[in-house]
Amino acid sequence: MGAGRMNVEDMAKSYEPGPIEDKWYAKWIEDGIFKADPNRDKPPFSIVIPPPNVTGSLHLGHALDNTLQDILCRAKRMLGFNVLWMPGTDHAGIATQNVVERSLMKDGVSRHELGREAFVERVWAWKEEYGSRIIGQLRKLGASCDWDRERFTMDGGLSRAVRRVFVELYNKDLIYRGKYLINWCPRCLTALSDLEVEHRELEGRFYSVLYRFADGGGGDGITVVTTRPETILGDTAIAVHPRDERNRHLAGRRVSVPITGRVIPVIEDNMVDPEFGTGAVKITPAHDPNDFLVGARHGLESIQVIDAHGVMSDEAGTYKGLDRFEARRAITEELKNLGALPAVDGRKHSVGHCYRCNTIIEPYLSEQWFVRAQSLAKADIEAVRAGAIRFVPEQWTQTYYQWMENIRDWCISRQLWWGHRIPAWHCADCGETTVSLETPISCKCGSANLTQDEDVLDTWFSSALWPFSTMGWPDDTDALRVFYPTSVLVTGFDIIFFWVARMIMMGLEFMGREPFRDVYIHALVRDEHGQKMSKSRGNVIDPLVIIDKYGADALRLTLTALTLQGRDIFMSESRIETYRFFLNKLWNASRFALMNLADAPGDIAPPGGGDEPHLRLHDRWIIARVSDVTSEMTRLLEGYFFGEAARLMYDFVWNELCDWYLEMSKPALRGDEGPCRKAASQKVLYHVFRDVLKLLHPIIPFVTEELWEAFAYGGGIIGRGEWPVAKSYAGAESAERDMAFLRDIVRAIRNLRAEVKLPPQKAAPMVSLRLKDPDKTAPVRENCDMVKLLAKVGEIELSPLDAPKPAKSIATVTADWELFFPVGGMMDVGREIARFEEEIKKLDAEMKRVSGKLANENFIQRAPAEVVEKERTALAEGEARKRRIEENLEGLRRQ
RNA sequence: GGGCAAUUAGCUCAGCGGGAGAGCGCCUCCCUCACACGGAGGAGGUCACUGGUUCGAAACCAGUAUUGCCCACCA
Repeated sequence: MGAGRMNVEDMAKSYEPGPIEDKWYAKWIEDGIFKADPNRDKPPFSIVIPPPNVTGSLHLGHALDNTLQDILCRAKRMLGFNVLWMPGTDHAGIATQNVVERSLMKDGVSRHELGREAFVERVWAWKEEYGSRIIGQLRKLGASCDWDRERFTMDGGLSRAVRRVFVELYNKDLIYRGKYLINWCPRCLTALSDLEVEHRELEGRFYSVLYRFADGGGGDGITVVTTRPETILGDTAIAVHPRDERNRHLAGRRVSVPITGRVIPVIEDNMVDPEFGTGAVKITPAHDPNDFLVGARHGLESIQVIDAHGVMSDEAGTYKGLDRFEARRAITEELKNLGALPAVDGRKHSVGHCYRCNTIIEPYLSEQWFVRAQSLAKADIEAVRAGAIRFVPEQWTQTYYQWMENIRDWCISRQLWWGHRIPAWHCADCGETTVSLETPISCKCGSANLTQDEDVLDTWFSSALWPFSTMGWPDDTDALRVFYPTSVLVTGFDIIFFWVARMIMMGLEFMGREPFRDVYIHALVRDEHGQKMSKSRGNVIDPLVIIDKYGADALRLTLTALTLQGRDIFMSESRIETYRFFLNKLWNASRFALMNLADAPGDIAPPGGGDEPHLRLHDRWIIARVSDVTSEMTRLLEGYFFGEAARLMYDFVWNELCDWYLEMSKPALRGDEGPCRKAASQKVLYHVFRDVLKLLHPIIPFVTEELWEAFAYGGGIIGRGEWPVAKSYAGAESAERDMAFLRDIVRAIRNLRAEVKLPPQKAAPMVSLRLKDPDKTAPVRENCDMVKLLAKVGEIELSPLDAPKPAKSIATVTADWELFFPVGGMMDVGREIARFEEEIKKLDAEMKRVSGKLANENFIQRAPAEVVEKERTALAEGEARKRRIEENLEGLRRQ
């Protein structure tokens, strides 16, 4: 009896993921199959997870990203690799601080009332309570991370790495501090890097402002154009281009700023575009990045008229205390009254917004820390150019180069409380700054009057170290030796610059090796209309809801199947349904197999292949196909063709295994063909399912695990089982060819049957199958076999092969064979005549095309011989076919 | 301003030099003892446009148009 195999009566009629998923996940953890061991004697394969924010909740982007990583890890484990998938979370500076601040606000407390130390404690407490939520959600998805190694970007080891990197970069003069104009968020009250600013096209205004001459020379004044009239309070010059014929004569003159009356010079600078506007531009060094540079070149004064909160400062005179946008309206009004506002034009321009809170960014003059990026970027470009790092899909390489080649210094200091405090101490006595691994006791000057820099580091600074900091760096660990560089990084294109580029930067600098060989960039998950999912749009699909409803496997399979290289994924619940149905199909096909294995022995030797006795064509065919699919699947996963891999399995299982093999094996399994055929069929069934479940396991681990157990394949858990081996055999090719032929015949019969409305099952049509060319003998034996098979599966009743051609019949041609279908009075003669006439018309057109082609000498000469041959055969067959149709037509007309 | 991608059936997309494919949707028939979360059949397309390369182009090249995305110190 089917030793250990599950009784089909115990299996639900349709697949219910319910408790199955939790059960298996717990079992996998218990058995420790996700654990990596550096001492294992197997080739290493490693991935570091893109650490989700501790504040995060699993969204579809995570679900996709981690499903793909999980597929790779599970497949590699089965392929015999020593797999490390390193998990963890990111402290997410601003995001987390904002979340905790908001929760404080509910109690009516601000972080300032609480004080820095107490606030940071609150964040840690919050992290303890909620920080593992996303980890739990990743487990629900089935992520096979080595959880014992879970890290957090602010844990002890990683903080040590961060400090070490900062100090070393500082000592190499790759980190510096200075007062510059940076991107400032007036709501978060912190500096932001260029990347953290999101530019959006907004409908804005161009204000033309008249600056009257104040030097007694001739003329009225100079008109300049600005989008930000409120900044004129901080103007310290007007600039023109030195070679601008129109305006050059203005250089050296003096004008007075409207409202303030401040007298400022007209200077020359190359930065001015003589073609733009009036060719003259106002210079506000404290409030515009370009103007800041001009100011520095010309030694201009910087007057800060807007403060950190985006409110007009003391320098703004009567406007002091007004919000920057209120001030804009008020100042515009006053300019108008002064007659200094000749024109206001509407115009689109792009405005920077904070990527965390969407507040409009204010360029702000302040003291910040920077990483000198240009010198580091050279090695980063080289590493990709030399092939040490490869982007998949390749198109991202271009994006990467472009950014790296134009890289600017990275502002790494944030005026936040949550994050890695900058390891720099300022001396109150001499003003010197000491940067050090350990907290210094005294300054170089001997003073003990030291205070640590208030700022923390950009979150992405610690993320940049993730591939090696998580493995124990700066210590020399086994993990680093075995698993660094990691094999592949899987992430979305939205963080190529934020994260991928900076990991490359830090990895090369501190490890001397690239952090990963391949970078697989996947697309964004959007809603079914291609819209970005967002809470405000209300189109968010919550993966956890999906998992509850359909199971993690359905979600994983859907995301995987929709992942085409480089394309965005449009997701909707109805799409998930398609793939859920597949799981059910697999489930029921397995039930069918198990049902038919009930009386088979427990351990079944694998079928031999072509020469195995008692195998029929379809048996040999499915064995060959499993082998093909195995090598194809292996190749696809190797090349990160996830969508293709998922669809390969989907199509194979459904359209080949279920629709053809299982159907055709029914007579033998029923015992209609005797005990030998039954045993042989059971053997094939058993081994086909074994390989299919293995191949599917990386994508849909839960259901395959459950079925693996039901089949009692043994050898432990499927995740540990070996990947199937593609094994072809002599005759595999002909089995596939013959099967294709057989399928054509069956389709032809069904087609006819549907046309004459012969109800299925009620009566099988009488047909005869005859070799077109009686001299040809080669496939006869095989095809007799096939015809018997057809009869067995109830498609046809046979008339003797040598029976005379029925008087009134339809002839359908397939390869070397003709199929005769005696129609009796079963069809609508008029309709059939029309159909034949239509067909002849089509044939004529086709033959005209082909014969035209064959008459073309160029074609004959230059096209490959087999192509020409193919066309010749097509022509000959077409003619023969036409003749036959005409014959039949003749017969029909006589009726 | 620079760059990247896309444009093929009603919808979502494969195909990337030898005469158009899938899934969903639609129509017809069938609750056949694995599965109606199923089975069988069918209808439906100038492959965005214009040139070029080629014996041959949906595919390669150039340009145009439309859409989406990224980058940029567009006062």
